[in-house]
Amino acid sequence: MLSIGKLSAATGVKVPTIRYYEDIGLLPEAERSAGNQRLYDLAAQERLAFIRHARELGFPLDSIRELLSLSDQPDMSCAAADVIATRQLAAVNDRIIRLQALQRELERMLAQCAHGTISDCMVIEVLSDHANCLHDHHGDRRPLSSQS
Amino acid sequence: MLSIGKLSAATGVKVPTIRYYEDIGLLPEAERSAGNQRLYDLAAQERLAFIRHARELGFPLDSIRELLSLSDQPDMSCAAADVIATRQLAAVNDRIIRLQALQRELERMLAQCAHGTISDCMVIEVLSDHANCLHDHHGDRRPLSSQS
DNA sequence: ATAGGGTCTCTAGCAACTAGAGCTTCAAGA
DNA sequence: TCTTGAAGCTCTAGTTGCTAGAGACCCTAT
Ligand SMILES: [Zn+2]
Ligand SMILES: [Zn+2]
Ligand SMILES: [Zn+2]
Ligand SMILES: [Zn+2]
Repeated sequence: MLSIGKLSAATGVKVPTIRYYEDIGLLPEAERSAGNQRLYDLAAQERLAFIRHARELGFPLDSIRELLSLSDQPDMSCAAADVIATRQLAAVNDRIIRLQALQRELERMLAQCAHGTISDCMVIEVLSDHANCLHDHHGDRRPLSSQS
Repeated sequence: MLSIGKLSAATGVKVPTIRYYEDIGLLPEAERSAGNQRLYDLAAQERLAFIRHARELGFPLDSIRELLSLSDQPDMSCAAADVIATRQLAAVNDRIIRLQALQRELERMLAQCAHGTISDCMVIEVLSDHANCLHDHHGDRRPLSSQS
């Protein structure tokens, strides 16, 4: 039986995140010690590892919820699981296409900058008017979500 | 002078979003009519178009804030603007690299599925254990942010 | 004059956490 | 055995970039 800290170290999932997953019902309520601290067995550890890995592959928590409940039913057809993964792959592909359009636009913008003053900077210029763009990146209003 | 609805139609930015931008200080407080309704002039429209376009190119609002204040100082060197755009490009590139790793992993996972039962589905199998993966996609825990 | 739209403010919700306050429990050293 | 400091507990609020709703007000047209 692991404490939440050990489980965190074992799986690479932060302690508050584990509690959050319990809150939203992704993990079952943990057993408690005499002093009310959470205790985890191997099954819980495996479940959390599954969640972590699926998150790394970009699955949203709702999909993970479905995948977990499927994995509890070993005799069912895996068609439903494949649908979820296919949907995820489509989302990834879609995102890549859009990002590549942005990438090209940003590169072009930067290549054209003459490093003078703001008043003739192509970066500012392009941003002011989409007519300066080659691609139709309309509808791309999703977060890039920052760093690593 | 445009009402907020006309401005919305003219720029493609939704009405509540315009109010939100004003709230967070990205747009200056709008003039008001006798009946307390917002009125916008051409300058406001251009500023909003700038914001919209930068958002389409994935710039976070904080970067847009910086870019806007730069664009108000036409005589300054554009170096700062270029830094922001370069940073943005780096973020896009980084994101693409990560997504391509996920893409390959998802494709491999799906290709290996024999379409039998859950108990021998490679989708579930791979998710259970990163050892089944070829790539190091650790640290990829960003949202994919869904549809378009 | 009244009906319908558009607009106003304010609050709450989305995803998926993260950070903090203020408290209790546990494990190890003296 | 006592003590101290780390780790755990609950609860709340903040993050990003919006979106949706409630309930009231304004504005134009018939
Ligand atoms: Zn420049
Ligand atoms: Zn453009
Ligand atoms: Zn399968
Ligand atoms: Zn993996």
